[in-house]
Amino acid sequence: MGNKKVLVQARGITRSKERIREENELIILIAAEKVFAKHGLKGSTTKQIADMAKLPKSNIHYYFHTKLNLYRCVLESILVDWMRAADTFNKFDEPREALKYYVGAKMNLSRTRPFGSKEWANEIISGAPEMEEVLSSRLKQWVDTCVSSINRWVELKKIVNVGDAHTLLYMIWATTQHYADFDYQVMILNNGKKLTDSEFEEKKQQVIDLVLRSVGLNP
Amino acid sequence: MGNKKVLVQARGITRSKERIREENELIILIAAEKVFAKHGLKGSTTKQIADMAKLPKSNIHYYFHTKLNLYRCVLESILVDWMRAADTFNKFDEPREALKYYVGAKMNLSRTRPFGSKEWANEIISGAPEMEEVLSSRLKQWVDTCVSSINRWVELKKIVNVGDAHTLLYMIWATTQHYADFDYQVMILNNGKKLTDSEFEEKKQQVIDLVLRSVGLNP
DNA sequence: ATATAACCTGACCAAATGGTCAAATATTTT
DNA sequence: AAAATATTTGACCATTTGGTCAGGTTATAT
Repeated sequence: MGNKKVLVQARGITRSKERIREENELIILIAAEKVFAKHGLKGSTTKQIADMAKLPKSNIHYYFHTKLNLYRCVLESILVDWMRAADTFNKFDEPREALKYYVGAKMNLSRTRPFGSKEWANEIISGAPEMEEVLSSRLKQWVDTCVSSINRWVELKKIVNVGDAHTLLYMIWATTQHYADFDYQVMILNNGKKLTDSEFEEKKQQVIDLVLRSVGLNP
Repeated sequence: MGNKKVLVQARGITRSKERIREENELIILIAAEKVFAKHGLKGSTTKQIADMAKLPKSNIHYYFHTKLNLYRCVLESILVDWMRAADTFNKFDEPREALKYYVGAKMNLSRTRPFGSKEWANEIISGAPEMEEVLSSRLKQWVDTCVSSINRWVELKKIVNVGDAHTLLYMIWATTQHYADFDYQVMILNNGKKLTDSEFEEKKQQVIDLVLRSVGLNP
């Protein structure tokens, strides 16, 4: 027991191998997300990422081997968050609730993880060379169920006929992600000041209201 | 007069210096717009642009000197189109007409000049390093007048109170530009097929209707 | 304690990059 | 026709790039 305590104390000073890997991988992923968000895959350099992570360049290669692999890992980690937000859409039967919580969740993601949204935007803009599979399988599938829900709401006269349900989904995606991807433009048009938390909460509610009214629901 | 005719015929075979410059600058601008749209400023290479334009790399530098200067020229040429579309917003007193034609004009731009929209998106996502001036002067000014119009409509009870008028503008921008910037994703979710002209016209009308309803107007 | 395995990193490399330049060609002016 | 001006482009260059690797350090298993 005495020995164990000494060991535990030692762990406080020297990090275990497992923790070292965990911590460094996270540091690198966070740094990479910022750099890739700003310059895309081709425009980002491993040196930039290394500097951002405050690690030598070789260290980045040690943990992630290639730039492309690191890029994919970051995209994958973003997808996890996005899918969680996507789940909220199908948790409610009533369109008012579903739309309200989904739009809210997407707005929150834009606020908490803007770099992820930007990297994703970059990837799609450049033709989704790395995410094509994910888009045409996982995303397609999720979208299909959403479209079904929306069409059912239309049939039940719960919302107005929006024509193609995709159009509504795209509006929600585009509008919510705008606050991440174009945050710099939003800032400039907010007199050069970043949106405060309460300003953002106001915007979130306004976006929810716009979306609800757009399908004929009274907020 | 006989001499002149000979000259004119000669021009048919050999191009005048003026035309040569005009034509080559245009060829390069079009090629650059595509490449920059896909990879951003840093991620694009002058060789890629040269290959796309089917000209030697030195020729690109002969006409535009540096990559950065070429990038700025493309952005500037996009801005001309955008400002023209923006004008439609203030041409109508009635919100129904103003919104309908503005949204329509923006949708058309997304269809006819998707690369321009993408390059602009890239520029904003990466922090607008080259377009900061334009944003905080020309764009800010235009937005301010739009916001006034919208607020007046609210006061006159012509549309519902949307809170901050910027929120509505952002929704319009984001939704319409989505069809340019994210066209690849739209294609994948359209069963891998590009939207046909008539499909696009349907989407355009649906977007217009969504926007009108979002401010309480019956399409 | 010592062997083994994982972590770390400066030095290095081939390829790609933005850009220059001189020499060749084509057009315009005189 | 010849001088002046503009266009064209292959060869070239310094710098940056993604990536490797040997040899060192640190933690862990025996």
